[in-house]
Amino acid sequence: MNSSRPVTIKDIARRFRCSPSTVSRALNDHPAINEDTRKNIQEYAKEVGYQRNEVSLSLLNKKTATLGVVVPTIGNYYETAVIEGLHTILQPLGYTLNICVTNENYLLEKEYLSKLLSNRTEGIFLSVSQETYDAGYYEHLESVIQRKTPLIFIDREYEDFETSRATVDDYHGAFAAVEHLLTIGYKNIAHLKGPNGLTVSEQRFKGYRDCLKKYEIPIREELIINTNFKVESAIVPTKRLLDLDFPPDAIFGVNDQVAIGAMRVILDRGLKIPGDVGIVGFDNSPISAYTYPSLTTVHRPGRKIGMEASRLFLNQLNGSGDFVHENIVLPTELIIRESSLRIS
Amino acid sequence: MNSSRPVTIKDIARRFRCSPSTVSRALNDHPAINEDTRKNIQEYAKEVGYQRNEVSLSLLNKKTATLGVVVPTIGNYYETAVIEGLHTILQPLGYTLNICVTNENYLLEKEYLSKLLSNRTEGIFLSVSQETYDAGYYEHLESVIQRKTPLIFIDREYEDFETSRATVDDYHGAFAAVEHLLTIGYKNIAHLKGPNGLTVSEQRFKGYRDCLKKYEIPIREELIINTNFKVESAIVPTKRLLDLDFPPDAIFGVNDQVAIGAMRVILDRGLKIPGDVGIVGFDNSPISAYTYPSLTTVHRPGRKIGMEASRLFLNQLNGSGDFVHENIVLPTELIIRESSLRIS
DNA sequence: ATAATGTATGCAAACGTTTGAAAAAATTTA
DNA sequence: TAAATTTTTTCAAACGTTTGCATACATTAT
Repeated sequence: MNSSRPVTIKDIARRFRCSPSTVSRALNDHPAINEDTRKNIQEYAKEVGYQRNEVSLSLLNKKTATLGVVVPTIGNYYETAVIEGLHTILQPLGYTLNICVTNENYLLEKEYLSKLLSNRTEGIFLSVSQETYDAGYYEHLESVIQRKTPLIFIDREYEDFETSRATVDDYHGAFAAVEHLLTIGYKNIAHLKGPNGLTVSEQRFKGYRDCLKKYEIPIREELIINTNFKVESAIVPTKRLLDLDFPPDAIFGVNDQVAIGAMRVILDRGLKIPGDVGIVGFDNSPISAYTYPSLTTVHRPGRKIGMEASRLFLNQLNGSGDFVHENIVLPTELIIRESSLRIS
Repeated sequence: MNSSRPVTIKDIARRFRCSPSTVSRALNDHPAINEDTRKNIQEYAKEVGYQRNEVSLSLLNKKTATLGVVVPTIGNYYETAVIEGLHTILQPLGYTLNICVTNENYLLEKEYLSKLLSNRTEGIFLSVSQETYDAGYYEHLESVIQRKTPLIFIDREYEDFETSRATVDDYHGAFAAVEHLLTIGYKNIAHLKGPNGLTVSEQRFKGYRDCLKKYEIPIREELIINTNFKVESAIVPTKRLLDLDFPPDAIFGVNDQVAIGAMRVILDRGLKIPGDVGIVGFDNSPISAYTYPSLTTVHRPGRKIGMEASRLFLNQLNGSGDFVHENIVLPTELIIRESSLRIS
């Protein structure tokens, strides 16, 4: 053992031959404490580096001022932005964010939730893992509900689960992206889709599909290929698209990463962007403005999602009696850049 | 108030008209408990969703199984990789990582450290914020030292501070990058530098400078311009470089972001990469392999850093008596891609 | 001098759990 | 049937802090 026991209130009390109550009051500037006593105790406390044991306080007050943020990944710009948004609102209110990364793994998600509850976290922001979603697991959420711990879904959600949600309007974002490509003259639009089952993937896919429908363009199944959101995962699918007898003249990527991967393959084939193939991504990640060519994309307000989710949490906290379930859907914004600007 | 009080051991004890001790032992499969009693209690506990209050246990055992990870940002690939590495080692050992993002802000860093100590965190991984570093603050670390909480520096460090560190050999990475450019035939190499004062910036700069010295190339001050690591911050500096009477024929960026920003400006001017200007970045972020042209870069083993830092922490924990201070420096690797391959 | 006030401090309980030691209950042995 | 043994349960303290209430002491008013 190498860690010296932290100084406690009792230690200080012994030193001054007074009771712990007095020390506690002195440290908290209680008015009923003699000015000299207060000063002496405070000085001594500082000198020996006393630090209040918040664990004991948490136990006493049943308040931990800690919130869990459970997300599948933190590698991408979007998640980071969400966390920043949460932080912006909640940090000033004294909350500590406990960020848990599930790596798209159900078991880890379950374990984190259980741990957060055991640690008496006062609220949980959850973006469910892909595995959880795929398998339709929800039992691990029951205990959160049972304990009436505020639970806010961010981004990914269960369609039929009774909680508050803050999500982005992926559907209309995708719709607008595809519509943009169509109105500018692209006719054969492929979609590099996200993993099946995830709300984000499916909503964007639906936006793509419905937009084509609206413009009475038949959907060619061979133009829709899955990816896993990562840049590498776009390479083979894009090659397959270009090798088709009737290759697409535009590609809508489920996110910027995938779009950037696609661009790379297209340029390698000697094709021009946007001349031969138009590209649109999704996210408006910082890099998208500086790729070559710069990437047309759909802005996804991560920071705002974080801030709205915070608001939902605070509403639940202050809500009288039963929870008020709100469902916030933030709009997206099409950012038009070079990759979709056909020189006509 | 809307949160129903969680079920406690006392509640269960009341229900079974037995003492809390019995319940506690029953739940923990203590051998001295009657088989039936154990079964009944465990069943009931499950039924009512009992969850052990870890806060009280933390207080009792003076163990929280929580570690703080204090980093300036989490937006970039590197930090994410480090966290993943920490996670890989420490999660299986039962530790929870409390990730704190300082946004390069000293006050926030200070507050986080104080909070972590108050919450009796058992160890802290710290990458100091830029502000902290610039101003040379260190008082906020004193209390960590005083409390003998294991403190591991990751990445950024104080030169003269007595703790364990896991860092990347930025110096030789930069040196190798510049040497590569020189041996391939580039003569006028500019450097888009990181913010002053940060170890990362300065080490890479030193690598750049010393390599030029070795090859007896005079250092031109006008070829060294500061950025803030972000892609946007490379735009104006690169323009300035290209506008020089004797513009550089290669640019070494302090990281991939900056290099990508530079590439964009260069391509916009109608110059060829790597024909007219060679580019090397730093980090080997996933995107760097798929930019156009793909980016030569220096691999920075973030995951490994996280794993090594974990090891350092565990060593300190188990270390007898005084701390053992270790200083791990991991090597980098030059990844040669298109942006520096001059067609000769 | 005594009562009434004001000031400063201490006591004890509480938060939820574990655990060594003691006690009680049940069983076996003599 | 009593003693010895085994099994099962309870007691009490501990972790560090806060806080309502009681208490002690000093001061002022009557």
